[in-house]
Amino acid sequence: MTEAQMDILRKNGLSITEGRKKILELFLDADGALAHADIEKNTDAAFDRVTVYRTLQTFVEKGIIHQIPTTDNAVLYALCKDNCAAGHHHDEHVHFICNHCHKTICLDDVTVPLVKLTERIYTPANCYGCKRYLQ
Amino acid sequence: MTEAQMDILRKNGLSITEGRKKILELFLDADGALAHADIEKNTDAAFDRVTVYRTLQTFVEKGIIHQIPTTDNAVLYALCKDNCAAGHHHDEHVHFICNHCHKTICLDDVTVPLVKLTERIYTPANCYGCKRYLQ
DNA sequence: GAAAATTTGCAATGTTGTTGCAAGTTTTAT
DNA sequence: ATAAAACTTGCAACAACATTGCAAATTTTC
Repeated sequence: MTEAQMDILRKNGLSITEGRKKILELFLDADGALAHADIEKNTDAAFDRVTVYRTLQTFVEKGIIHQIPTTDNAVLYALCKDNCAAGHHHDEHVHFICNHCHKTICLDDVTVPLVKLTERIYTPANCYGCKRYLQ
Repeated sequence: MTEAQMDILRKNGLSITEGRKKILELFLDADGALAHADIEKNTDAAFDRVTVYRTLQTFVEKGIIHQIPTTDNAVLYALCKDNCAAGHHHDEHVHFICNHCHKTICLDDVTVPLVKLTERIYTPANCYGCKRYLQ
């Protein structure tokens, strides 16, 4: 792991530990998104399952990686392309999932079109039933 | 439940049972998407948890409902707008999630833009590593 | 209305994710 | 360089969610 890569951890105020270095490296080397299980497989059980969960959680909070929901009950994780500010992800892109191998790839340039308001949606943020909560 | 609604089950080659009628009715009445937990709540535990799982699975297979992934590891389900052929969903639309109440609504008219081929994607169906599996 | 086919419920089991706390590691400050 | 403070990890226990096999019950077919 290079100094530049460790800086990703430093800049986010994270201690540099073996686990975080290894897991960040996996993401930097990965072509697609990774599941918790992929990470366990690729670390030869060097780290506790709980540590992997907590590391992923921390990386998400810091904006280093983002979550990708799937229909098969296994959230995937992938590097944020730009440096997402802590707690302020801006990764409104689309994900491609291969029909054959199910590899999941961020299509950072493909974003979701703007949404037209309907009687069910009040703004791009709240549904009609909730409009009273808007300021 | 009307005859027309029961026809949805008949047309899909499903036996008409109390559980299926009740769960289908819930979807027909629902404004947004439903989670497994929502269904259990709204049936007063009249059906076994396993039955609910199996009914949802059957409905997905038959194209009556489709799955909506979420980042909090709780797959949601919603009615397919058009009659999706069994095993051939055509629900490539976007889902709106309310910031406040988290109600999830299908935006059937908002679809994802076409994907440009890149060195990682071979067709809209397979990734580059898998192109050898294409016919 | 009886036989065949399908569906359900129960019990057991598997998988995935979370929490508290003591021990270990990293960072900070001297 | 080193000790104290801050943070991270692993373990064990637990909780939530999901799946499977099989016998009993229901639905459909004839």
